[in-house]
Amino acid sequence: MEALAPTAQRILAAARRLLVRDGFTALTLSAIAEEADESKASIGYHFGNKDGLVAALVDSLTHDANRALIAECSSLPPGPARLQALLEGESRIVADVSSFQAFFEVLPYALRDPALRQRVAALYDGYRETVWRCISDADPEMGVEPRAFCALMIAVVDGLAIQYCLDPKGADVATVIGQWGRLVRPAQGEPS
Amino acid sequence: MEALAPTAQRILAAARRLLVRDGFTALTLSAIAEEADESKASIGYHFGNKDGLVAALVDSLTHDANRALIAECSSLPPGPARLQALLEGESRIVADVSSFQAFFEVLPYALRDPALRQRVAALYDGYRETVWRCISDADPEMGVEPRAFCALMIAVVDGLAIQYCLDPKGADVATVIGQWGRLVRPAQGEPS
DNA sequence: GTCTATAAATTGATAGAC
DNA sequence: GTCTATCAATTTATAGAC
Repeated sequence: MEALAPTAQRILAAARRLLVRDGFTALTLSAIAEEADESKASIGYHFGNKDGLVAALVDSLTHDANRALIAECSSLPPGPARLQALLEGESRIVADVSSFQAFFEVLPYALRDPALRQRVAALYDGYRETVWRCISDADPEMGVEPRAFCALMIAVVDGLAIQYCLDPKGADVATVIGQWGRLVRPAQGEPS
Repeated sequence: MEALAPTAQRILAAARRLLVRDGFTALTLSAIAEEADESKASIGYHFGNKDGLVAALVDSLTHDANRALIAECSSLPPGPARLQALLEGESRIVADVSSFQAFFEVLPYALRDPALRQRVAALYDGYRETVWRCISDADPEMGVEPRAFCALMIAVVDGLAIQYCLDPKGADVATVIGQWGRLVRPAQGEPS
């Protein structure tokens, strides 16, 4: 990612700004070239074609999201306090509208391209492991049930983000996460 | 919706098939006209322009989704059995990949258009009320806490659908919903 | 209401100079 | 590596006959 040529990085950053601001359909070679202050031909040179650029863009977006989540909770000592920190981190992530908008903008494209879908699926595996590390004190293999629990944890974040993007004022994220925490906390003693 | 002219209905149905099969970018006037066996000019006549068609398409998609959810649970008597039916219905909804793909295909577009976003947000209000009717025996006003609970219920479905679309074999929907049910059931006595 | 024909703009891609 | 210039293909939209 950071191994890219400086020009390629500028192009990628411009594409990302464009995606957040104007959506996937606005992601044309002309628009990207203008936003990046480079030529259209440069895009072809660095990424092969448009699909190559989009693939790199998806990678960049999803990688950043994962890194943010990891940073959010892995810096705290294990235990109930860490779970609390995880919940608060989730609240913040849900409220980061522009990041989620970019993700939702790119999701249908990723679902349709087999290679991209696999990469994003692998990323979600990473999410689940991150959550697992936030929850379990030890670091054993993640069984079927814990895996399902982590999937649930992430589903709440993504699903709530949809409702929050649709209506930031109507979706009471703090209250919802609060309820979610009350449901989850007692179940943490016996993570069956 | 059903007040549309027959030709307009055919065009809309064709657009929907096209969206599910080939994605939003494949939704061109030429492709729609061919799929619907009508002329491109007809689309302009019935929907004004492409944006008008997309708006009608979003309405059609979201309306159907809501109706499916209502039918799923409102036909059962209230009580714990109804909650169980709701959970099973949610499992089925998550596993309906093509419907969710169409929804995710259209979501970024709906988030960007203020009028559309408002309409989809209103639809989610309807979802929450539907879930509330499935849960509460009586039919009082829905307070802040119940509203948050219903939001959580729906978030689980949407978020789990993302993981299931990404990797149908890796996402163990039954196990996740099972855990979700175990978390939710005890909390149903005191729906604070 | 529905069509054919066409306008006008934009798209992704690349050849070739530097 | 980067650019200008240009390509064929496709896009949305509409004029005008029926």
